[in-house]
Amino acid sequence: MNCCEKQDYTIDNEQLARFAKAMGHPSRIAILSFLANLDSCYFGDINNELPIAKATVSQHLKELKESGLITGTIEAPKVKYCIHRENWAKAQAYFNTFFASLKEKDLCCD
Amino acid sequence: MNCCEKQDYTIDNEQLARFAKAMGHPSRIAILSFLANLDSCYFGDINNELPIAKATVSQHLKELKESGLITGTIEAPKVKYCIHRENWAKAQAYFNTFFASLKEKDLCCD
DNA sequence: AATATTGTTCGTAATTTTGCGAACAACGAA
DNA sequence: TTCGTTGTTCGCAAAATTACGAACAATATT
Repeated sequence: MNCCEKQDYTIDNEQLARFAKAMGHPSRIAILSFLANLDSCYFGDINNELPIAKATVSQHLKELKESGLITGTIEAPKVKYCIHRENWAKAQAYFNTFFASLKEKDLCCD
Repeated sequence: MNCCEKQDYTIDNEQLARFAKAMGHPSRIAILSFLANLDSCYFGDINNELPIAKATVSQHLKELKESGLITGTIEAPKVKYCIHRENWAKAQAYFNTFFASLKEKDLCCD
């Protein structure tokens, strides 16, 4: 599926939970913000931005990669991390659809 | 702040991470979907919907309450759970703002 | 008052997450 | 080839998460 095809954004609850879980830590939100703002994309700069050990940063990056929200590429001797734009859009649509599904009127709770 | 006032949705990364963390489990997504769709709002019905022990359901509901996404009210002998609409909207705005913050052009990654 | 219904809390176990330093690997530069 | 730079992986420890059954509490009903 290329970026121009119409996409089916039927929510997959498991996938939504995986995206959410990946975002469920302040350091990982900070990393994603950093990358989304294009401040830089190299490990070293990400590492400098965070008050934690580089082994831990590397671990968080690995989790974000596995969630699909970012990619990692070797550009020797550095490693370049980028937002995975297609999955980013997918996550955005998932969350948006999820939140928008709240019904207006509620006999039970209103 | 009532529901009609303009709200400041400056993203608080810690809060965004807390919302995300609360959503980071399939059972909790299922619970939120169930409540958002207003299928019912009582513990018993939520419990019936999920293939896990009631003690575990109760625990997940507690976490969702602590995240602010839902409320819990005793309606003896039942307990009624509802989406916390104000915080729900806040979470929706946080996620949306977060995803929308991705810059279009990227000298580093494109 | 005794009993049934509805959920929460407790105690426990297994697994996962988070974090760190040290060791290691890969590559470029001298 | 040797050295320095850049990140990853390993091994470990501490803490948090997930899950369950049993016990408990609160209220309604009989």
